[in-house]
Amino acid sequence: MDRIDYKILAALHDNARISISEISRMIAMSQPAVTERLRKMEDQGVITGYRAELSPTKLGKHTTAFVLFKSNSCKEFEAFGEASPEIIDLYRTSGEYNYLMKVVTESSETLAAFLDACHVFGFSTTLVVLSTRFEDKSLVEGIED
Amino acid sequence: MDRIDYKILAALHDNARISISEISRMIAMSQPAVTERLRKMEDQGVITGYRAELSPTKLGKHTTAFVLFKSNSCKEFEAFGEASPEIIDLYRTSGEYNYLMKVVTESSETLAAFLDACHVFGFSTTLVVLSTRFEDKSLVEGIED
DNA sequence: CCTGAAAATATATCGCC
DNA sequence: GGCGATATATTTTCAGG
Repeated sequence: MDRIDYKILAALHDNARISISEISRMIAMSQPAVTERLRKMEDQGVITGYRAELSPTKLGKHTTAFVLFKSNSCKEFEAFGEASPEIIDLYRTSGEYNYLMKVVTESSETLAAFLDACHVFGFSTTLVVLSTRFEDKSLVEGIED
Repeated sequence: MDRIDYKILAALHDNARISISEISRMIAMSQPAVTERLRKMEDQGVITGYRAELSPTKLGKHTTAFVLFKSNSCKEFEAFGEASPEIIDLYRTSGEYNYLMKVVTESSETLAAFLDACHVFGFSTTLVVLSTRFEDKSLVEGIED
């Protein structure tokens, strides 16, 4: 993992569908060399996947919320969580609550219905997202030459 | 936006570097037709980008936390937020706190230093992530044939 | 580890239905 | 909207430093 690897990661974080040839031009290295470095980073698990980012709004999902949750039937709650399409992210956390989840629903009504379903497993505090300032800032610094 | 479009989105959410030819084989449609549908969804903003997902741990970032923040100097705080590489996501929220951010740092020590820097702008409650059950579940259902 | 060249794939751009 | 055919790019593979 040297500076060249970080540049490759930065390019792919910015646009995961960029061609390897284009990266190779950007960093002035042959295309097979970039391919090989990339393959190694994938094998090592530095890169965990490539995802298209979709607009919730354009897909009819107009409400995003973070739900803090306290459950004492963790196993059941986690099974419920995996089966719930509304839950996009699920984390175990320290503090008064033991879970935090990001929830995306069509409307505040469907959010309320989802929360009702959750309350079989424990209790919650909900923070509704009013606006997203930014998301998915890169973990790798834009290293300049 | 019909079922075919959803299948294309599902494929790209699962693997953003899949070739269009491979998608066209999966859904039994010609490659130019898939290319055209994809171009339209990009133009309409249904797809907002393509991102490589990186492993924080493999990049030396061992601490993830969600920080609830209350600030009454919002403008200054947001400028600080954009300039802080530790803040991966930043949201405005309803409730007692007006911001929620996802923060990724090398260690709990660097998290503490970051929180100290934040406290110029307001006060915070921090939930440290103990483990990630899942992240980035697809917004589009895996529609079966 | 890297480069360079050649073979195999993939994508962009047609004209046509 | 979608298809097939073709031209251009890209990726894979591999011999050689």
